[in-house]
Amino acid sequence: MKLDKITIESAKATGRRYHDACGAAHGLDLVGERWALLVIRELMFGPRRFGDLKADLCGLSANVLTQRLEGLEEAGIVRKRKLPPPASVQVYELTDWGYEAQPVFEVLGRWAARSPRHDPTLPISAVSTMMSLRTMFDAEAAKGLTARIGFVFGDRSFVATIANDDLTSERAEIADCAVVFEGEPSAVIEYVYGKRPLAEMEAEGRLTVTGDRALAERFQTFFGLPEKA
Amino acid sequence: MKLDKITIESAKATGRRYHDACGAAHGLDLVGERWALLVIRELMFGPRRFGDLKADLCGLSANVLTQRLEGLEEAGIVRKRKLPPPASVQVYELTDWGYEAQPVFEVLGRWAARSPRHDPTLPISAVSTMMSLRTMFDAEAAKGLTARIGFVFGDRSFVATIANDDLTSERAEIADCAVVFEGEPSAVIEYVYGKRPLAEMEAEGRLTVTGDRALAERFQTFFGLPEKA
DNA sequence: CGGCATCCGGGAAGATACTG
DNA sequence: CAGTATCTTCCCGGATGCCG
Repeated sequence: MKLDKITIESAKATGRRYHDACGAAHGLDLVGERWALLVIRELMFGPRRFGDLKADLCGLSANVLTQRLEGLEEAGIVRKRKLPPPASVQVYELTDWGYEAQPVFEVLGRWAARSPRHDPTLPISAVSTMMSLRTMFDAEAAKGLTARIGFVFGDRSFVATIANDDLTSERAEIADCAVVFEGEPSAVIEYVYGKRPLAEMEAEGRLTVTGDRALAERFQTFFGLPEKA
Repeated sequence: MKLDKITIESAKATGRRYHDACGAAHGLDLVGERWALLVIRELMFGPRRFGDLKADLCGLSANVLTQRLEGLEEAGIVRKRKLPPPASVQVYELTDWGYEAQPVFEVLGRWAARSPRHDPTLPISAVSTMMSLRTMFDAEAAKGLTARIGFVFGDRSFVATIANDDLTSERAEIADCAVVFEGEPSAVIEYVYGKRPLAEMEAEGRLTVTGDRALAERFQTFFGLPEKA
C-alpha cells in the first residue's frame, strides 16, 4: 500500500555510516552494527549454518541475523556457499579477508578483559572459548612444550596445538591428542581461568579428561586473565 | 501521561548488552555503541574539551556526545577533569586503561584499510591522521633513521618521533624537529598515502614544509596502505 | 559558548508468528 | 531448518532551549 520504498532505498544508500577516512571508523562502518562482529566470531573456526549461528548467539533474532549476513556478504566479509551433495546444505563462511579479522578479537578481547565489569561467568560459546585460549595463551608458561590438546563440546570438536612457543587451534576431529577435555565450554573456562582443581570439576561431572593427566593439570597454568584496570 | 519511567530505568539497567563472557563481546558492551570508539579515538592524544570533540566528530550531535561521555566515564574509560586556574576549563581525558585501547585502533584500522570500500579521500581529523601514521609505519622503509617530525594543524601541533625502527607520536609543541609539515590533516594524508609529489602540494598551497627537504620527500615512503582484499 | 535536558521523526533492533 | 513478515520498542540524530 504505502510506497515508502524510496525512503528505504535512500536510507540504505546513505546507511548511517561515519563519513570518515580513518581506518578504524571504516572498520565500524563494516562491523560496527550490533551483532555483526559476533557473527564473524562464530565463523572464525569455519563455515556454519544459519541455525547454528542463531543457537550460539543467544539473544540474536532470526531477522537481524539475516540482515547481518546480508550486510557482511555485501561488504565482502562473508560468503554464502552451498555444500556439495549429499550434504547440499547452505552454509556461511568468511572470505580470506574475513579471517584476517582475527587480531581484532584478540586485541579487543585482551583490552576488555581488564574491564572492572568483565564477568567470565556469563555463558560462552564453543568458538569464544577456543578463541579465548588463542588470546590468553602465555608462551612463557608453556615454553618449549609441543602437544596437541583436544576439546569436545557436544558434537563439535577442536584441537589446540602448542608448538614453537605458540598456540594455534582449529576445528578438527580428535586425533593424536595428548589430552582431551570434554564438557561444556563454560566448564573449560572455569577450569582454565578459575584455576579450579581438575579433580573437583571432574567430580562434579562438568569436565571429563582423557590422556596425559599431568599435562591436563598443567594446562591451566598456560593461561591467565590480565589484572583488572 | 504514561508513567513509563520504570521501563526506562530497567532498560538502562539491562542496557542492551550481549550476555556473553567472550572478551570481544564485552568490549562491544563497553565501546560498541555508535560513536563511542571514535570519541575514544579523539582522546587518544590527550584531554579535549566538549566542543573540540564535537567539532572533530562530524555528524555527532551534542546530546549523543553527552550520553557517550557519561557511559564511557561510568565504564572507567574516560575521566572528567577540571583544568586548574586560570584555565578552569572542563576537559575529558582517558584513564590509563582507556589509553590501552590504542592497539584496537591499529588492528581494526589495518584490517579495515583492506576493505574494497575504504575511501581515504573522505574527511579526516588531526588525531586520526596522526594515529594513521602510527598504524601504517613501515619500520623497514625507515630502518636506522632517527628524527623528530612536526605537524601543525591550525592551532594544534603534534610531533612524531622515529627512532629504534619505531614511530611514536604525541601532542606537543614543535621543537627540535628536522621537518615540519603544516596544512590540513587531509593534505598530509594525501601526501603520505596518495604519493603525490611534495612540490605539487606545496604549489597548490595545501601543504607547507620547513626544514630538511630531503627527509620530507623521503617521509612518504615510510608508509603504505595495504592492498585491497 | 560550553554543557546538558527535552521533544520529535525515522529507522534499527527485538520478539513473535508465519511460510516453504 | 532457513528464513520472511509484522509489530513494538528503543536508539540515533536534529532542533530547540535553558543555564552558568
